[in-house]
Amino acid sequence: MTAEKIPIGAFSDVTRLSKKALYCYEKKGLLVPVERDICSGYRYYSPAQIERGIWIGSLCSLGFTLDETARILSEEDRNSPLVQTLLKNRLRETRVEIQRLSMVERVLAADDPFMELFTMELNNWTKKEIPPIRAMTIRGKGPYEALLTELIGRVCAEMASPENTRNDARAVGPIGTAYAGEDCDDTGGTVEVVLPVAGKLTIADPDIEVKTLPAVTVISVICRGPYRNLGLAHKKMYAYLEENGLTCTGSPRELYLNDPSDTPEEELLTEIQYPVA
Amino acid sequence: MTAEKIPIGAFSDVTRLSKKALYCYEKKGLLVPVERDICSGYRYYSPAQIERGIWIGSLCSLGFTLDETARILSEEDRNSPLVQTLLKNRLRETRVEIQRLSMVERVLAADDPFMELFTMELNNWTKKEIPPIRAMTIRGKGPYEALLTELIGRVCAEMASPENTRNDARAVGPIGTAYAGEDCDDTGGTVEVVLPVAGKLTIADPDIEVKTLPAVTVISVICRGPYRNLGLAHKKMYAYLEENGLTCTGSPRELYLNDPSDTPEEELLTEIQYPVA
DNA sequence: TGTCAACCCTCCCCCGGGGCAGACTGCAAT
DNA sequence: ATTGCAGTCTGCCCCGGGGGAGGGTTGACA
Repeated sequence: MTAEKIPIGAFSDVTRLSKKALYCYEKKGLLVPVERDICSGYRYYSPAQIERGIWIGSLCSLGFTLDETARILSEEDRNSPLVQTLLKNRLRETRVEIQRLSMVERVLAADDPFMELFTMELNNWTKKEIPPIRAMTIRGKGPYEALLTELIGRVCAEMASPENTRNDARAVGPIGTAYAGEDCDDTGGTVEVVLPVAGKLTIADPDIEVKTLPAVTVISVICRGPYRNLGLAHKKMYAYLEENGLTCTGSPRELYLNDPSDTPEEELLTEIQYPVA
Repeated sequence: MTAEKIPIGAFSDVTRLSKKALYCYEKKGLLVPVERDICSGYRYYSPAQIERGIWIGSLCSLGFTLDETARILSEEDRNSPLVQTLLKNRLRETRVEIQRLSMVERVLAADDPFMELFTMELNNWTKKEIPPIRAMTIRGKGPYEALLTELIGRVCAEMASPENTRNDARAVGPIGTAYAGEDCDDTGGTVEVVLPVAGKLTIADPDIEVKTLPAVTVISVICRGPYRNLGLAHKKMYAYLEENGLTCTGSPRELYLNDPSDTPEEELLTEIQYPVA
């Protein structure tokens, strides 16, 4: 025997849902008070709604959207495939988010967070000898983001052609770009996309060329984090070269060490290489 | 060398900030394009703004609000006390969030996430201020189950009397019990059944008393499941109070949020409250 | 029966953008 | 010069509520 007409404040206390949240759930039809006083506009909930309210709160605290919450609650079988799928997705997303926040924590906890933020792993400067590399290359010019997407797409498509697959041609290194033009600025320019390959290649796309890149010595550094940070890494690289009296003797390169389509942004790895004498 | 007038799309590409974000930053004065074509309304950014853009993006990715980001950027000394404080707070908040998400992950990864959800609900402790409550109360002593059934029955009967119905007296909250006696153990003791009421009451049963319970501060938690499991919840509550150096300053209470006569046992909801200083 | 505090209502702005619609502009090729 | 397309503009609604203003209701107590 409990009160059968529960005003919003009491309902809010017992369910731990704020009034604002309750208004919101009502608007979305997720939890509509059983009664509404026509003249005063007061909302009244029933004791039976407490349970639903608590369910909603719990599901939301797991990070489900209100829409997902509604769908879960409308499903009576809690083991239905729909629910299973939602749970699995939520778990995946949660793990990704934890990953991301862990990176954030690492940066914030560093001695110099800002340094850490931009350079990430920038302290491991290395001088490397790069051997000659046989690679599929294609040049293009334009704003970087769209251009690289396109060129990389074309190279990958070529690589995956039936003919090349049959001939056991394969990529033997990370895909990368060389900023080949004098016209390169911060926004775009002439670039060359490079994919190291091995095996017998057949090329259909007339713009793609297979050639052997000469050996070079580079200063290399690995950046971890979103691609949008690379601009700053390049600036740091310039500064570093100047400080150390080095001259850039060729096209700077970037190698994309993991796949942006299946890696959380914070974990993207890019190797930046500057040829030096 | 570099374009001095960068339209928003190109600027967006290079800084990896979306146009929408750029509009937003402009509105808040965080990153205002150096030039605006009066007649077309087109925005043009300068190359020098790229770095600021990247800073903004980076700080935001650490979870700073735009307001905080603005304050950090306006501070020229990156080690100023203000900045240090913001960093420290961000680190603390990030850790808390990671903690929370780890709990969420644990629940989602469990064999039966929903079951886990409600046992974890036990960790959803809340400190609440309970205002004074006018209530019908009755005391008794004995083994819990039989005793509570009897006392609750008597209180409900009184509430439902013709006299009280006519006078518009009514329950205004869930019925509950307070474990009032020093003699309470796992099986029985002195308890008081409490039903919050409003309106003009007439009491026939001589054992029933209407009084106003004093305001208290309680630690509260909601449990789901059969009443026989509540003992365990109380034990957890004790443990929690001890861990947190709190002392129970009154009678523990249970509020029965839904009706056992029409709710499956597994879905019964009980709020447990422990008064603290 | 009145009074007054506590409660409740609606409306509006805020976060930090995403997504879309409808209209305009700029540049390049014809 | 025209056309076409890509780029840009503004404005509106969405997420999931928090905060607060300004005004009506309830109900306990005197």
